[in-house]
Amino acid sequence: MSSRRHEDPGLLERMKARGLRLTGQRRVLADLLENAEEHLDAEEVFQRARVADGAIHRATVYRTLNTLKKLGLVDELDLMHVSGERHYYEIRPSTLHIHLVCTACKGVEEPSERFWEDLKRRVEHDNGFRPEVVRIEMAGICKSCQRKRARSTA
Amino acid sequence: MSSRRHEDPGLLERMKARGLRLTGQRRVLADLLENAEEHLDAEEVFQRARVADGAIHRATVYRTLNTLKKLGLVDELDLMHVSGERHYYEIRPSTLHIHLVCTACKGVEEPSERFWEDLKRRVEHDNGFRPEVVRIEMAGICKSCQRKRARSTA
DNA sequence: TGCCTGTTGCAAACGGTTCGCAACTATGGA
DNA sequence: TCCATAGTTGCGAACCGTTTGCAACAGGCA
Repeated sequence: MSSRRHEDPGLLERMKARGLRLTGQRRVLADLLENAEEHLDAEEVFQRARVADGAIHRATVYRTLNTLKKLGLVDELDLMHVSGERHYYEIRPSTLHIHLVCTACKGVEEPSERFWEDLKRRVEHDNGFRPEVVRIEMAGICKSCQRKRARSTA
Repeated sequence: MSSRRHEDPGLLERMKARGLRLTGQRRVLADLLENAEEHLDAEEVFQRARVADGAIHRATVYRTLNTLKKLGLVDELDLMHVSGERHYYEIRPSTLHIHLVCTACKGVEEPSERFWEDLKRRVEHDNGFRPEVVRIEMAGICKSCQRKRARSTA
């Protein structure tokens, strides 16, 4: 989730660059989103934020997530509803989201960017469409669950 | 949206095959979903259903959409929030959704299946992940809007 | 035809999200 | 460093799309 290079600006810097005030609450939220090791929904973001700032209000979380979403710094995802109706938030490292969601173990993989480069070229060539932001979600069976199944039916 | 072949069963047949009762309300909804020429959100589905059956209740629409979603006969999409927060419903012709959403004209294209065949092979080979259901959403600029822009800056 | 169970209409309840407002505070300039 | 100002926050009520409980109704099968 947090795969930023050493050089590129963190979420907080990007927020500042967009003219947002860096309040304590926003520092907490930016830090939390940037270091989340899994996809969080709004309520989870709120719960985690409260650990760092017991007084932070739910409305602040919603407002900030919306602000970030509007600025394109964060994306809202549903991961194909594999785990119910929840909506998840994640920082947008570039313009790319590729999620492979395993319907067996509910795990989420995020493959490399090479993938996307080819795909982009292809769409541009075949369809004349110039993609800027992409979201690819695939639900299926991951490698290790395939192995597990193979073993159990052997 | 409604790209069924002459042979494969329509939504109504698939509903029956899953053991659902074919009530008047469900016929209306199935017909409507199958023949929708654009993506509809729950409220739009309700409004259209009322044209055919003035007495149909909103709750019935929600219940039916949920039932169909659980059976995998219909999918819920957000089209990357290009047009706000609405969630759209569409019948699932197979296991595939590919949408190219133009951020300029808000148009939605759905490219061919060949696309997906290659992609699937590739993911399976490179990542060991076996995809079953796929959703690809790309936001960008469509061919005709690109032309329009080229003209206006010429 | 008649039973059985799934489905519907209705209206109230629900719950996540938003909103209005007063208090607060990050930020830039004096 | 201090101030002015405009962006943010906390609070709680309101909002609104969605769900639910229940009694009436109606498909589907014998």
